[in-house]
Amino acid sequence: MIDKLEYLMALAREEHFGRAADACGVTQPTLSAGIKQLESALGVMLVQRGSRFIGLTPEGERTLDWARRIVGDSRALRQEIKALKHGLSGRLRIAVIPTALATVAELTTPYRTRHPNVQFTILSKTSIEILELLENLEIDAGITYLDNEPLGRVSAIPLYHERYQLIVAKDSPYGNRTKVTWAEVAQIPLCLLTPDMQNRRIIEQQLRAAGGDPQPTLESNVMIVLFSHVRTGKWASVIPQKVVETFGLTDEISAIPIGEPDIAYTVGLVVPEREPTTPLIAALVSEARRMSPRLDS
Amino acid sequence: MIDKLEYLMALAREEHFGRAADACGVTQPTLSAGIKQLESALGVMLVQRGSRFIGLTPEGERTLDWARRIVGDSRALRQEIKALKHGLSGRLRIAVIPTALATVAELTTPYRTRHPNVQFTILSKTSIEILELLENLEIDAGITYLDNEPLGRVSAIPLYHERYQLIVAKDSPYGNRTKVTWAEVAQIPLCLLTPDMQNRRIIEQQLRAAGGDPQPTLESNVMIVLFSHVRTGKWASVIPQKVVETFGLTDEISAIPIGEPDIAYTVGLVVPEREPTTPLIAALVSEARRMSPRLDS
DNA sequence: TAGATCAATAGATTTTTCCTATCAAACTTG
DNA sequence: CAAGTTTGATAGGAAAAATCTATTGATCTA
Repeated sequence: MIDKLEYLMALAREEHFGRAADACGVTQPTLSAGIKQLESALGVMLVQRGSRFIGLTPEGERTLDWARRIVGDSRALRQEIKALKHGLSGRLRIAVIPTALATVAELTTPYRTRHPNVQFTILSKTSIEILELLENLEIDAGITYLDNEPLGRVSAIPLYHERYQLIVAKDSPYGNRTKVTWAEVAQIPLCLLTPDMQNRRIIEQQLRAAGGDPQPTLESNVMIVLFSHVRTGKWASVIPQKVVETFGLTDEISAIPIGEPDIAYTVGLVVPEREPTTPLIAALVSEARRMSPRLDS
Repeated sequence: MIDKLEYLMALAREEHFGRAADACGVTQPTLSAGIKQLESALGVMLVQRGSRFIGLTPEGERTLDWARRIVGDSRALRQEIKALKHGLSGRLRIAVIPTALATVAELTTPYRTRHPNVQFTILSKTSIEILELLENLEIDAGITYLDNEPLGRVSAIPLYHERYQLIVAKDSPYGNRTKVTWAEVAQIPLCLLTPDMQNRRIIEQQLRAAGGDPQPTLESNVMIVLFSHVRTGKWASVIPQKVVETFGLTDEISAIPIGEPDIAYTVGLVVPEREPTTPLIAALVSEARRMSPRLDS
């Protein structure tokens, strides 16, 4: 029955019988039959029937909710038993917001020394996508903002506070300042992340609050693009301190803390709320707790 | 796979392949094969093999833990869908400590007016048994003491405080008192519950603390036996107020509150910790919450 | 030592699963 | 608007599995 529940999850995710079947490694008729079987076992329609996929029925949505739990638990069972036999091994899938990508290594590196047989998949995703992937059990953990937008049914462990710096050429108007205000930053044409990124929304919010009307000269969904531009000295950007530290600056570039107000959003690890959780995730959480006391940077 | 997990649960409960198979409605070879299949799916031995059942391996115990969750969730799924279709129906299995049996009606009666299609099974069990049955998903809820012995992984809703009364003949030495102390009660030969009952342990504890050495003249595992004896006027007992209220007293019998110390153990509803829970249990919990504000009696 | 108990195994049968091929309906597009 | 495409359902058959009865071998008990 559990595999039928996986069919339902795939169908809800792909919104297409054929693709869902592919994702599950079965043929379309097999998946159709599986769903039908689930429906007859529960005695209700789960999928709105039409010539093509329309959506799940309300009963289907509730079933989906339980399916995620049951499938998640059954995977956790398998993983825990495997860990008891062979020690921690397997693949940990983590999705991360772009501004936090540079910090993942602080988590994965000590993890790996403790558990050398664990492999990692790190994906760059928006905060919205991270929560969706987490819900669908497509990732094991996410790193995202904790206190800005609602998280849903997850456990969160704070990792650090994100602080913002203006990155400009030394010989530009603000190049020699030791501190700038958001109002001042609002006057500068900036390179920013795309609007689907929460970081962009945070920064725009600050700039607007300071009376600006952000019109970014360049936007991208990856930090490396922003950074490679500001590095030329011909562009400016607002970039989290952690990212600046990782990339490093040339002599011609200044990184100036932005104050008034001195904002700091918490970035943290989010994992599915499950008690107990899988061993891979449990180890990640305890790694995160080891890291989080250093909440200054 | 879920049915195989049920096999494991039955085996752990019955400690016998044949009986476990019976309980699952399959033959012994089927259950044996199911367990074996689970073992090969997980890649570990789950059962200590010998000429007869010895026990589960450590991996088997962990698997059993997950099995309870997964099976519980899958039953909850079925029940929730059924409730969406037909309204609340089915059977609610509740196990209750003897001293609380008289109060169950306060919970079931309003429940039934709200949900007439729900049927009830009420079992008299010890507090220990209640927790075991709850863990094994053999009952849906229990009513037991909340604050005396550890409960395990359950949610608890307090229902009322149990207060104790000395029941004696009006013409006996203490018959006309309005209050007695535990020290005084310790001097009287009593009818009490059997030692496997937590109520007996509670009362013995109080009597010992007051310097007594309880030697009950009569013991039973059901309250009705105690009560029918004290009702003759020839015996004495310590009985919770709720029970006395339910049975009612004759004119020749006194019910005297026991003070110094004025003890009151909390009795409450316990249900498996599951979020969300099944609709039948959710309705029971909200009924219990409605009842619990009246925590005086 | 004989009998009883218990779980594993063998063999047979039924049931289920899952594939390929095809169909019918509903969109898309030229 | 007609032809082609997409999409999910259906049919039929082969393979896999589940599960039963009967039996065995090992261990415990009297």
